[in-house]
Amino acid sequence: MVSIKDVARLAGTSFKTVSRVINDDPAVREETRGKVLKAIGELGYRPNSAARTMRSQRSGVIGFISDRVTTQPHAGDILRGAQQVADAHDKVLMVVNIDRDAGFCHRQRALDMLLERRVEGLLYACDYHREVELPREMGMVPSVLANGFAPEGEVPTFLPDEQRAAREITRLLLDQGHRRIAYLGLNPRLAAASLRLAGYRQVLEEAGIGVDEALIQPALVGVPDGDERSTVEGAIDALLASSPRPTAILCGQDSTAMQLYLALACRGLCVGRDLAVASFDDQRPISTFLTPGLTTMRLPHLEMGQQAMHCLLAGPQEPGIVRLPFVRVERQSHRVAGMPSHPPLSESAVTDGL
Amino acid sequence: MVSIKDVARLAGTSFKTVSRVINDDPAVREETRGKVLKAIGELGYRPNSAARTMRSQRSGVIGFISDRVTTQPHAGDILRGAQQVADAHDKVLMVVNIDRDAGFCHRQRALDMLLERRVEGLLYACDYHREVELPREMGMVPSVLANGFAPEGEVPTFLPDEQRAAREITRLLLDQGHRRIAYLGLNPRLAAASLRLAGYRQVLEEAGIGVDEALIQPALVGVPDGDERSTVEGAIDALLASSPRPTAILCGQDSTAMQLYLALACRGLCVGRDLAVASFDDQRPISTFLTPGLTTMRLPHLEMGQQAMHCLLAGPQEPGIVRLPFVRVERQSHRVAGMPSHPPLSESAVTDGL
DNA sequence: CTGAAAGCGCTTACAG
DNA sequence: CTGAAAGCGCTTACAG
Repeated sequence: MVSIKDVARLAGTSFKTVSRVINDDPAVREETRGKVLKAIGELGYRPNSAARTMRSQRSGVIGFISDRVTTQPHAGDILRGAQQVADAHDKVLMVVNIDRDAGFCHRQRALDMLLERRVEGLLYACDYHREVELPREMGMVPSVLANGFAPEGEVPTFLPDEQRAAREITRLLLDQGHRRIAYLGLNPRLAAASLRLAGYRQVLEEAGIGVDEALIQPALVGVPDGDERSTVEGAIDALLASSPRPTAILCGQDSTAMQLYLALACRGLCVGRDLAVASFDDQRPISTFLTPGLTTMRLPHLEMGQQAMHCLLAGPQEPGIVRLPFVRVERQSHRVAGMPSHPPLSESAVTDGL
Repeated sequence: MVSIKDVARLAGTSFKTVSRVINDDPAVREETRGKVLKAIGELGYRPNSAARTMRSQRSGVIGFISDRVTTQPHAGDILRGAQQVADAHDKVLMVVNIDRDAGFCHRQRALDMLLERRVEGLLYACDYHREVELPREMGMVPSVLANGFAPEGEVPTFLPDEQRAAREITRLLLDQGHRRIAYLGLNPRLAAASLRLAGYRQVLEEAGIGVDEALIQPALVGVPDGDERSTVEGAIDALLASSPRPTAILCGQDSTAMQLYLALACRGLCVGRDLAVASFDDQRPISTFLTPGLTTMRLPHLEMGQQAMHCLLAGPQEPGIVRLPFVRVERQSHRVAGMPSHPPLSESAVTDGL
């Protein structure tokens, strides 16, 4: 490989001057700089980052510990967000995947590797909102946590604001004139389950409508990493049998909404004509390809990645939880012909083509 | 940070002996090794990879250029596969995301970064099967391409075997006794579109059934990165109107199958009772959550990542295209009560719980 | 089995 | 504005 000395020889300067040029040191005469840049171009010189790291004692590397974020659809956006911010700060990301099935050994090796690379910080990201046990090594460098929470809670933590999202989407259905709003929920094992349900209850109580327990059904779907099949059929029949029949059904996640659309169609009912539907996550292509398009609360994956990385690069931070808002994506499913309609309550709405 | 010299001082050896221990050099007495390991443990010493890289001239890093693989659901499995193999070879991956919207500048910076880190190889991975223009820099280090193809075709390339998958799934429907098999295809702009269609045609021709052009409809769905809505309604009506009515419909992708299930339900038709359906991709949770479960050909994402990385680490390779088989995932949707059933043709079948 | 010397390619700290 | 020296933490190549 060509080194700084080769460049110096060709440019007719000392190698120290070359170092100044590649570090944008202003204390170099324009003419000298030109000669050096020309030599760099001719030789195809690239600085050796290992040498820089060793001498400067700064690696410029942030470790991204992916607890399967590249497996769960859309959770990869956490990585994208983190990368955008790291990029803007001239840091690079070293990504390691921690697969649960790979066992502890794999995780240990990954962490050793990151620490041997002298990462300047660690971002731990989960595939879905859940509790995680952080590796001890995370105490050795500045660390943050995205889309998960640790029992000890000792690092800055960025989570989706489940309860607020549930309040917002329930509010939206109320604003559409619905008063009988059912909730076809999540598997109770999920951290999001109780939070979303709580938000739903809260808004109905506040609105003075109150909660009809007959309108709440958990969908016994698997956790995101499972392959369990859901049978929402029973839950849907129970909801439809309640009297008066609900005019809107809020689903705990988009895949449940998909099952609901299908189950309703099999019963001769049509979303957008007979019933309104809304949901959580914005899991494409489900949410975009259903007819009518699914109105849903988009998980702030990108935002969690961005904010977590910002926090990490901003220097030492207090541990604590930051909850980030979902983005409301209004398509057509929350509208039913013949219902009185009101303007939305919040400004964070996004209206999606069609 | 603690260095090799600190360890040597504590262990009472020369620092060279410490180096031998951390490199598993057998030429160290057991007693000496024990003392060194003890000192390493007490001091929490970790080798500095920058120093090792500089001296040994080998970085141990492979660059993974992700052309949005973390954005497209399941394409992240390419990364997982690559990581598994890299791991087994004691290489680490440096992942960079190339977002199309981030422009050329971003891509250039990412490549510069990788080359400055002295990557020993580059793996370029695409989010979906398509043509890509490889950056020139890829000629400077050993490189491979996964899930995409370059016009010049100058690097080893790993692609899903679309045509073979189409043959296999069409065959499966034939074996179920179907003779009127419709094809609700992909957007013709997709590379997979013509290949899957060709496989379908080929099998029908070979079986002596011939192709009824009335049974072929393109679904005008968007390409995976778009947000275009599909209207398969017209296509489905056309298929159902053909005479005799098809008994099976093969979809170009799972999201189209989802739309099909729904459209059929709206018309009073039930998959598994009135019609068989099969598809491509195995895009969870669509394929697992539909009722009945969707029989589909799973894209070999994991396998592309594994094989591409294997190829990269195996040393210099001839450029050329390797097509990897999909995995047939049999759920329930290809079965219709009352059809004569035959055993599957191929061994690569996977049967998914329920 | 163990060690002293040289050097990988840079940046730091100091001089001029 | 430019340069000569020292050293980051290891491994390599050689000696004993």
